[in-house]
Amino acid sequence: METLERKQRSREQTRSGIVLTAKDIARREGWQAVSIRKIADAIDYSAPIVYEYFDSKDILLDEIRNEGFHHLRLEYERIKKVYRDPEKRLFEMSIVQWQFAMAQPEIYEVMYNLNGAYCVLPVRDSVEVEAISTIIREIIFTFIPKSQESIQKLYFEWWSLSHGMITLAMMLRERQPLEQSEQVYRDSIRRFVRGLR
Amino acid sequence: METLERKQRSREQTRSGIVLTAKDIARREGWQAVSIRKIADAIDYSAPIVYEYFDSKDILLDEIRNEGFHHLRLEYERIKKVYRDPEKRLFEMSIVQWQFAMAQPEIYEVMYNLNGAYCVLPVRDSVEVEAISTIIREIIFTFIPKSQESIQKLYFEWWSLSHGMITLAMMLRERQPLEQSEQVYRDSIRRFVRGLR
DNA sequence: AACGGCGACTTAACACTGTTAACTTGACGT
DNA sequence: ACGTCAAGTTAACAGTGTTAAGTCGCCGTT
Repeated sequence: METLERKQRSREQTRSGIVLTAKDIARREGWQAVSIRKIADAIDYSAPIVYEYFDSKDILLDEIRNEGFHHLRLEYERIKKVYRDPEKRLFEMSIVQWQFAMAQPEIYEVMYNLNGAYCVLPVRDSVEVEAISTIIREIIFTFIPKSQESIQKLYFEWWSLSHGMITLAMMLRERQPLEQSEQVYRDSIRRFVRGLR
Repeated sequence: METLERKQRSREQTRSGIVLTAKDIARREGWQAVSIRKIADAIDYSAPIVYEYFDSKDILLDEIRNEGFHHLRLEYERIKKVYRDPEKRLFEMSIVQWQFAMAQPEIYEVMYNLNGAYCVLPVRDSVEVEAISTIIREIIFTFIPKSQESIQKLYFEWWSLSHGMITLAMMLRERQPLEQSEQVYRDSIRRFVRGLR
């Protein structure tokens, strides 16, 4: 049975090798350059092997995307433990979102189907997105206990503000330095959070 | 020389036929389904003919994108003539942007490289985008004559808010009705505009 | 009237893409 | 030594962007 375990482990390794390679190509050449054959070459296999781990390219992209949302969710939960003040919590979570997008733009791109990354599977029915949604809405609720509908609106506002600034900052980064965009981001988020009470 | 004029006109017609067909396929099947051969088939030509009008698919997409920005710019200039109050102007321009994105989502997608639309050519060095930027910044300036840098920041804020809400509203439209998103959009824009004075 | 050239257009090709069926190859148990 | 089975490969299909080469008919010249 050792052999089986060894086989299992190697399966896990090649699987994560596929994911790692996909992200690596995306980071260096953009998502449009990510192809099954290129991934297979990089992990020293032929293309059909990739299909033994992911039924389609779409499912591979979906996994990477969910990995991204999962990472974000863990960060949010960490912040929730560290800080008690809801204002501080929401602010720190916003900052984490910015930092994540700047540190791993290719992941952020696949999460939102940006710049050549295209995943047909809808984002909406993902447990990770749902979990993130719940965390943020709970925080908003803790310091404005309004109706569910109002909370949803405020969540939508927060998400839009953050996502809009992140995508435009990336798009305009040649013309407007990222540090300046980040400053505006921090100010805007702070103002939004203040406005909640 | 009539023949030449006639040829010219027919050239213009096939050219716009290409653009029209590309947008039509994008609207119905998404940008990922737009291919040169499919366009050529639709206008009853073979694929290489398309290359006599557009040197590459990228340049075709760039033209459609600029067409979108141009349309938006004309709308902004129209609004500028109709209203004198800067608050009203900025609000109406925001509404136009929303309506444009909802009426022609495929154009909005190619303008921002969204959902499978991917154009390598950078958006930034487009005269249309520059013109729009100038219009909005001028309006912001007319009722807060601050430094160029502050104006740029406020412009970035406005653009982010609008773009973020539009993209997320489209993304979440199955889960959150567009009418509700539009209401939040209007409220947020109104609040932003009010906050300017 | 025959010929040359030219412009409009098509076919064929190249190197890719995602995806699947069919095949090879080598190790293991009987 | 033989059959089985899993791991992995090759080959193929239909499609992509893009370009070179070829066809075909018209028009002016000799």
